[in-house]
Amino acid sequence: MSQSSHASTASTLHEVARIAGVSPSTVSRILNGTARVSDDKRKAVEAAIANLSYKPNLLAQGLKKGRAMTIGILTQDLASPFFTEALMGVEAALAGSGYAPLIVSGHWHADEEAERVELLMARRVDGIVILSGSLSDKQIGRFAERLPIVATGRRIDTGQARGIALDQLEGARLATDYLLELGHRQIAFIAGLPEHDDARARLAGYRAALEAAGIAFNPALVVQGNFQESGGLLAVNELLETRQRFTAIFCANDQTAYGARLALYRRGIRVPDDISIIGFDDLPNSNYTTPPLTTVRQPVYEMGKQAARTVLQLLNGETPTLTQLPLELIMRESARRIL
Amino acid sequence: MSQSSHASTASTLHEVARIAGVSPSTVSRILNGTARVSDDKRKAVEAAIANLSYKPNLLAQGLKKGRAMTIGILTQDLASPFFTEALMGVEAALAGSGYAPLIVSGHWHADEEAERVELLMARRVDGIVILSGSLSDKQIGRFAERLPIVATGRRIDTGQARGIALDQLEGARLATDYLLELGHRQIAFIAGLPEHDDARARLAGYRAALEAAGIAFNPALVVQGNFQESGGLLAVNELLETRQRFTAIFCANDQTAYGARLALYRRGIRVPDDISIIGFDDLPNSNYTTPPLTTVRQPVYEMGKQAARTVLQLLNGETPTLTQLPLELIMRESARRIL
DNA sequence: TTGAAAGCGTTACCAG
DNA sequence: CTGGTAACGCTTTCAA
Repeated sequence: MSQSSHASTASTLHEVARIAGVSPSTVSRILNGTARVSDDKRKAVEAAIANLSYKPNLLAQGLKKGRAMTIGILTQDLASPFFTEALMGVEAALAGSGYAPLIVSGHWHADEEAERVELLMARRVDGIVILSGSLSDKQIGRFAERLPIVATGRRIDTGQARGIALDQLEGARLATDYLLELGHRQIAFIAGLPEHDDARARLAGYRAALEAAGIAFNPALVVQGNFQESGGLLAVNELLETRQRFTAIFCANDQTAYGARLALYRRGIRVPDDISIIGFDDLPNSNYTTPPLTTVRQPVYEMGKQAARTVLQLLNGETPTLTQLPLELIMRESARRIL
Repeated sequence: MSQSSHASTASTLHEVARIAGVSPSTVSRILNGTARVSDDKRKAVEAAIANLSYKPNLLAQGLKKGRAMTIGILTQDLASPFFTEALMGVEAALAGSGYAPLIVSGHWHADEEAERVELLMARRVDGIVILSGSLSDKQIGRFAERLPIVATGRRIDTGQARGIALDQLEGARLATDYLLELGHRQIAFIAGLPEHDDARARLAGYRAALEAAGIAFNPALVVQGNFQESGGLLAVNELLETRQRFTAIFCANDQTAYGARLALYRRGIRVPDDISIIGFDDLPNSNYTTPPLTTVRQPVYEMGKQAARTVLQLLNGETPTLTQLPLELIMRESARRIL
């Protein structure tokens, strides 16, 4: 196209060999520790490597070995703290393994997700971690015919595919039970997007807890959110306008809770004095809201870590050991006993 | 090592050629649109590609072409909303360019950062975006001898290296001036980590604004934070314990402001009625704190976008057009006129 | 212990 | 318009 003042080209294994006065094979052997080499040659090679500051071309290596030493990560939303935390876990699990993460995002759109996975495979990643998303189990299964895949938020266990699911229903029950224990009887629920399995499971947990406590489910207390702050804000406004009576709000996730809390603040309704709020996720921020948010902690970091570790195990032909990660109620200050 | 039930191996260009009854060269030409091919052969090849669901091996392609179609991104902290937003900008700029981002993180540690950059180069990325960090301009310059690099938070413009810096001092002045306008005279400042250029520039901006307004700088009103919520919390406690009088707090970043706000909440001090708070960054969350946080918006998304776009331009041998991105005061509800 | 040579999956040059 | 061939940088037999 146009000529750019181009980079000083990187040194190759051949040059190292030439300078050290040995064959390329020998250099390769030293690099990979794949056979014994006499001390003098080793010295010469190491010197050459140092002063050329030679670094093997990972592309060539990957092509030759058939392994690119890369794990593909399909995330949905780089901006969401939830995914971000999972990513950190993945990063931690991969650290020191020799595998580098290749992160792409699918934006919750099945077509885009599939395309991204194809891209990862075209780059010959060795395994893939899928963080939630809208791909069907069937599609994932098909991809897993080619390489190991671990997907979160799913229960699969076929061939080279594994799923790591957290018990959302149980988490929602935990939250609702706690509110019940505190004496609340009219508990509103701001739901997540119904197309998300997680959202439906949380709603189910809320209902289950209510029923177990012998409280009739009141549909007017359930209002649709969108897993975002904006949805929480709107939902509370709606709740207030329809003049429902309630003393607590259970939000389908923390972001929703932030929005709900702001809506209450706008009307001068105090938390937790007038109304209790409880969230779901335990985002890092929830420790610093006013008041700090009582919520259900999802071990997202650990989940990411386990997912990546599992891919690594699959890659080594080991049998992965998947342990169920528990959700946990984090009691802070946004919910309190009803007087 | 151990034998795993291995993946069905991917199809190659040769197989496509064989099935379509043409030579590999022809397939390659069709794939790359690099020469005219007769319609019947094209049809045959396309059919073969479709039913093998063939995808070119990007490793081989990269090796051959010398371009891996990858842009390396060095970030510092995957969990920080600040970096996350920049990443989104990068992602947006890269979308549709054919280049994929390869994200690694350096955790604010120069050695680790350098190592990561080496890793990126070993993978033969075509260009690199460095989001802040502790690398010296000199080091970056050296790296840039090999490939185009755009770094944020720096002013460099040598060879293949470019810097994109936001005017931190100006931003801090904006915030301080605003507080001054609102009638505040005793303005505390919670500083960032002194080893960050940005932190020092913001402190300088604060002092400059004070001086311009003829207000003596009071060192007792400046307390050290750490750019995290915890630092803000501690800093406010310290301020309160030393019994300094102040009516407003300017925090070196939004996270600090969140912590500061919580410290105030804990003591029953109202914001903004008793004390005004102003932050720096405008993180997504700042729209949903109680009260919503008045802050200085850094166009981080745009910065990431511009950084990636610039790398692309450098790669094409175009002359990048860098425009200075302005900081902007976002007036929300955490600061108000003093009575 | 060492080197030569073949090949990983592509692309690009050169004939035809 | 098309096919053969060499080469990208590396690893891995196979001989020596």
